[in-house]
Amino acid sequence: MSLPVITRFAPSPTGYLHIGGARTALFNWVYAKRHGGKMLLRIEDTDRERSTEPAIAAILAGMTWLGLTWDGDAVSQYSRAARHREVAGQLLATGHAYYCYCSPQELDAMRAKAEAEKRPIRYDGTWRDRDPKDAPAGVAPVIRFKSPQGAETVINDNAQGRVVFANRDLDDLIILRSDGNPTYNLSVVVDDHDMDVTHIIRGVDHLTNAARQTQIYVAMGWQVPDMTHVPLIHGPDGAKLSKRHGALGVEAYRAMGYLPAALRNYLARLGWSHGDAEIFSTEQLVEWFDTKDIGQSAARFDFAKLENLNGHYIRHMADDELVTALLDFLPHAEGGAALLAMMTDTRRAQLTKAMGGLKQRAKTLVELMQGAMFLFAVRPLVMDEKARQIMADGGRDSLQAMLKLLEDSTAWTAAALEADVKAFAETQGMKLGKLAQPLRASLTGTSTSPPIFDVLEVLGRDESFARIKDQLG
RNA sequence: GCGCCCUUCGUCUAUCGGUUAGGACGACAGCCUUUCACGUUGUAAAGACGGGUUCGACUCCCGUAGGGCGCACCA
Repeated sequence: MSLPVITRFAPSPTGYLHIGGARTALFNWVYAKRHGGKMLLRIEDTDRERSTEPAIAAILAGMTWLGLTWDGDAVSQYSRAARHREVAGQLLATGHAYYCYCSPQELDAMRAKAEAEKRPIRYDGTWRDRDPKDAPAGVAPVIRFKSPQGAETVINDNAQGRVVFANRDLDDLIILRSDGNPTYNLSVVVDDHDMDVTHIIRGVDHLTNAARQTQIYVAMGWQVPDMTHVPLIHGPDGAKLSKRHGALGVEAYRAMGYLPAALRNYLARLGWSHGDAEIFSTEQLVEWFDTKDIGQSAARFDFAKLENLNGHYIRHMADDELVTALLDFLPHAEGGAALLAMMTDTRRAQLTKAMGGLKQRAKTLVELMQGAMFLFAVRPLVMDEKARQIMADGGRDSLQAMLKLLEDSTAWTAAALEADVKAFAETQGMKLGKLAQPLRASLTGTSTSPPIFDVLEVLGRDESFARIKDQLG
């Protein structure tokens, strides 16, 4: 009976897709999926000064990486300017708008005066009821919306509840600039209406706009869409997202080694909840999502939790899938290109084999990459400090003896090697860990690397031993 | 300054008048263990403040404080 659900994500291409925008896109996407509807994508590029092509590309790429697909082609809002002008004309014709001949300078003065007198900063309605015949010559007018006076404008918001604005607090906003281009609030209403958008999900920073837009819908006799205003995401320090953390584009999260699925899961839990559910698939999210379960207070972005979640997703991914994910990640990682250049079928096989041990100790793809460095290590290796220490302490013989044992061993599995070496360590009166650790560190050069036996088995013992021998001289 | 919104462990949150206020991350401690991890067990940790309403408030109302958003010929 009800209309098919149509949501939209409408970013302005003045920068990358930041984390708040990504969550808004996620919610719109999930909501559409939940109701078997569509999510449209509209690029709000009416600000010709600040909109850029690279920004559009970054937004599309970010959404694609996150797996948030949109229906149909992305719509350029600017391309619809003629229709916006048409509607402005209708508003003019029906008495819901009027020409205003105030110059920008006059408006600045008006604002400054209001501020000085500590009055609300609003347009004073100078031209609201003035006869256009009084218009000063040579001034290109703007068109202002005639905001209804008296009474109030009510927003029934799924997340924010019933929000009431006194109409006197909403002044006559400009809907068409003096150069004939439409402004945001007009364009949004016209586009959402024309695109048959049924549900608007966006940040609370648009709440006041929602009131102004509602007035335009009413003036045009159009149905006001269902609205949900999502609380904002703050940086770890509680203030707004700064450049150092939250304000990063999603591509930065990609470069930090986060998985799209983990980021989706994390983002969903910021401002939305489903009982005690913490870790859930996107399918479950789609099944559970309801705008009524969105909270009202802003959330801080917590990298520690994202990292934990990401580690969980890495650990639970199949080895071959993880290898694919890692390979896809490499081009976006610092130093990743070099590794990619060294990739061979042999190394790929080794990588897959090592994945079981590697993924247990990696929280991000960056750490996974670092853990796999031993596969790319080139001689001469740098001797680990602990190994040096053990040798200095007189443990040199033990290390060499262990090496001999490994060479002589007929055991070919990590478990068998382990058993042999364990027995050996006891005869030496040394703790196995004390021997194994420096060997591993010398081989891998990292602290997040897998156990020595995994390393030996993956590399093939001959090669490993040769490397270790180089080190022990 | 004006308008709107928000306020439960350090962080994300559950609770929809009656709970020992629950979970997760993080922290700390124990166990597991050849290292690092993983896993596992446990501990500490919260209703901003002040008034109401009510037999009973985290939950409803008012105020205070703090925070956020908006107030462009930006979106």
